[in-house]
Amino acid sequence: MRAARRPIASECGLDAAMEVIGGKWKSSILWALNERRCRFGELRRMLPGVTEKVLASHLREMEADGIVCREVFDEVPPHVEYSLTPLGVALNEALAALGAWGRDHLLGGRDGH
Amino acid sequence: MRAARRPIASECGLDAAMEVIGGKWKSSILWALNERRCRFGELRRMLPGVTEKVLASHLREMEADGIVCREVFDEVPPHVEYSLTPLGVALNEALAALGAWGRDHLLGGRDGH
DNA sequence: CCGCATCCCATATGATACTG
DNA sequence: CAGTATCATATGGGATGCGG
Repeated sequence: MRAARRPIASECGLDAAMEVIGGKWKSSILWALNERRCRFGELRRMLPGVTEKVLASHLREMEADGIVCREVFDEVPPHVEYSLTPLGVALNEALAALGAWGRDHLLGGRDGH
Repeated sequence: MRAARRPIASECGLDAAMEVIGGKWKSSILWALNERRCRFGELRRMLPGVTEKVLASHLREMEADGIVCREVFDEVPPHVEYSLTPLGVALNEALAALGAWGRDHLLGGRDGH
């Protein structure tokens, strides 16, 4: 069984996963949220180049996919925090192998994650 | 050091890997070639829905990325075979974790890889 | 058989401005 | 602070037809 989420078309687990992380900034968002929960503005500053529209759009999709949790604090000024769900944490662990491959074979010892 | 390939913009290993597998059919091509080398027409039949243009385009990119090997047999009629390089095999192994995540958490016990 | 060339469109992303 | 609205653009991908 799976968490509530938008429909997945693929029959292959890998394709299904690619649907979920298919978005220019999604893997970066996962990485940013992996260590600690963040507010919207923090995320924006951690991802140089992302626009508010795209960031909000990606976060909504990731929430629908059940990998990100959005918590609203009813205060003035507004306060929203994003964090990974257990599903998101598991996804990050699965992505670690891919990140290691890229670092070792593509960046070739350059700095970076 | 890394194999000859097109320039990678990312500084992060994960983003770099996402560049390489960023293409609608690339993970499927990897999967198809994982077991055995294939001819162009075979690949096309194994990936229902892909067009010749896109398949050829993806294969050229993957060749430039050093994950796919293209061998031309100078015969009539033409004969070309595609196979994974050691780099491609390693990539597939890294993708296995992602595929398992998708199968377990997205497909939820449905059939599929 | 393999694949390129051309045209076209849907979608993802970006820039900018505005709001509760 | 945390978005939404609107407009503009780039890119990927699909349809079709031709060529070595």
